[in-house]
Amino acid sequence: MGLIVMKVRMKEVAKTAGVSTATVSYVINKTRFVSEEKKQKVLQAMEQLGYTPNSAARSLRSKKSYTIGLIVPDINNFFFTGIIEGIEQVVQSNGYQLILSNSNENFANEKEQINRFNSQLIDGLIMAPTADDHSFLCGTLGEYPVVYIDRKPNGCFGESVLVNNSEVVYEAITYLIKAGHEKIGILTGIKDLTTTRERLAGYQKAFSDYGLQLDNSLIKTGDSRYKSGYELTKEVLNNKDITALFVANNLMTIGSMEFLREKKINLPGELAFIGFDDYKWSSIIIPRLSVIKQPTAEMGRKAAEILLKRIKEEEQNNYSKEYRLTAKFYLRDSC
Amino acid sequence: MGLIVMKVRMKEVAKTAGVSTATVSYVINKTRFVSEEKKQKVLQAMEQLGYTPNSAARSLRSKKSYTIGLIVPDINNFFFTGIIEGIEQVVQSNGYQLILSNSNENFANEKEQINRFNSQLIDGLIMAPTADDHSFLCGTLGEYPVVYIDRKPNGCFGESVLVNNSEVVYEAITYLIKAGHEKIGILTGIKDLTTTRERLAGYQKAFSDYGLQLDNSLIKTGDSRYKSGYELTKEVLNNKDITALFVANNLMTIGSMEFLREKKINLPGELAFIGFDDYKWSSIIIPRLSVIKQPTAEMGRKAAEILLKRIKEEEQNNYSKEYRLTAKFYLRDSC
DNA sequence: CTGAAAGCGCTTACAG
DNA sequence: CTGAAAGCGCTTACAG
Repeated sequence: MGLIVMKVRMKEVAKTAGVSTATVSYVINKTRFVSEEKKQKVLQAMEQLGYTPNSAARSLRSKKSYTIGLIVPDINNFFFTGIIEGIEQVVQSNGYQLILSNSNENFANEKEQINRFNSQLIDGLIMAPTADDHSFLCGTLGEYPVVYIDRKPNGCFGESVLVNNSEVVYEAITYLIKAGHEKIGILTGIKDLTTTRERLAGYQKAFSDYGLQLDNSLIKTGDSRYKSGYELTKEVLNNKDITALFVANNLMTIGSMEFLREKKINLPGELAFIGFDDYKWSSIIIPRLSVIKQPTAEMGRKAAEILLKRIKEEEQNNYSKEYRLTAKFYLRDSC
Repeated sequence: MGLIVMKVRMKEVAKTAGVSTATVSYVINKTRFVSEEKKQKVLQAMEQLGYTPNSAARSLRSKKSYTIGLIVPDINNFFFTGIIEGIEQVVQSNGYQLILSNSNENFANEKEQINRFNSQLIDGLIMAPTADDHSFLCGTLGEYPVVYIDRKPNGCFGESVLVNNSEVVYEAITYLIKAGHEKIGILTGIKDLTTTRERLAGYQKAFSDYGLQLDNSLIKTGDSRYKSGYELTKEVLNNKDITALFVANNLMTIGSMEFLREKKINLPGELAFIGFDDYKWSSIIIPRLSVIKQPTAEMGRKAAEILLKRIKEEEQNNYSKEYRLTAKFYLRDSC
């Protein structure tokens, strides 16, 4: 206390152990054979002096930071925290650090953060890109590998970990159609996201496959936030005599439910309802919500594994590849 | 594409601009006066060459990483993501990066992460410590400032951003008592957390102030997870004829509600209920939940501001100070 | 007002 | 099997 302790350097460790700094480094990194005797001396000296390597020096010299960047559009969205949990697990157990950034679904924030990352700060990047044009990334790419998660960027290649959006929505809508519904409203998230396009495609395909007429006025596009779920539900219910509603985004699902609750609309009696993404609360509301559930932690793990593999192999980041994990339709009591 | 682009270094920028690297550095960091003419030349050269500084080199030399560490016990808990959002805002707008780590409420994980941080990786740390003995930190402290959030560590000093736990719980319990309840169950989180102790103290003080007999069998200690909320609710309801229940932790609130829903227990008719922490879903369940709401984003912002101030002032981290923000009791329909 | 140069603490080719 | 030493790319005291 009060005493300012000088940080111990590798030089001191080497001196105490009676070896060169090279040997200390090789012991720490296990990058060259070191005799058992010297190894023990080094380990003991490190222990005794309380040595911790300086990561800035290591990064500068080795050109590796053992840090990966992550950009998500909304840290308060439980879908993304599920993903983060999965990423964290893999990153941690491989000795990497995770730098988190929240783009807030804003392209300018996202670009700014990428610029900050472009300074040998990270060895690789995982991101869920905003809906804007990302072709600018193609140029920057190659500095470090990038893996996209949840959504693909518009205008650029790379590996991505996605979900079978179109198929699972097709399944849910088909369920509604088979239950006799023909007027089925759909509330989507942000217009230009690949997730939005794919989920909408699943909806449209179900209509077409079952010979039903598509009514574009039953398709409402929101901004992926709570409030637009509320507003669009009001809109679609006021103007249309739909018998079923599908909400293709999680926060909008909550907003939508808020409106339905306020108006005391009985589910599934007056309206069959299917939401998106699952959290523990979806089983404590009445009725228990039928939802499409994505394997969030698994998505995160997969993305992190791919990225670390890329980093280790030092492959060129010049091809596209999609990994599609399986989202599932959970039939509960709201439809 | 295919072409591997050599990273541009400060040396090239200096050469292009016709100045020394020192001048380039001073322009970038605004740490010394540079004539307008040279400044423009430098900025233009940087732009032209697409220069981004190497952060490892900068960190090594300046002994600042412009990075702060954050350790939370559960990334999937919306209370902590609210905090993270606040921290993120402040950190971003001050040009710092945020390294996130999930301790998973596990002391060993936490210690391991702190060790990784102890390598000149971070300039400061914000953490919500686990319930274990943290006196080991006192020794390490001084390397970088630490701000605790939500909870105080057991056995060590420092600044902390907390909430008026005891007072706000006192207010909620008092409300129940005034409404005529005398048998009020309480479900708490992990035993040795300061939050648990303080919330329990508020409960006990209300009983004592209103001359009610404390029944320790109505106090159940959980592990802050969903499942223990479910189990303890079952336990307390099976053995006791309580008329009101207070759950002092957010995930346990959901677990508790799950049990109540299963048993079709009518709120507030058969049981008055108050939960902890608020999220959008608490207003879509029936009845709308009465809860204690913490100012999560504000807590995060406050902690980040304190930490950055500390980092800039290079003060010694050798005093304790508590900031208590105000949590509020939201009376809705469940009690 | 600006530059030459030392040096932060590592890793790693080179040499033996 | 191991060491001496160069050098990663910056920042910053020193000097003028």
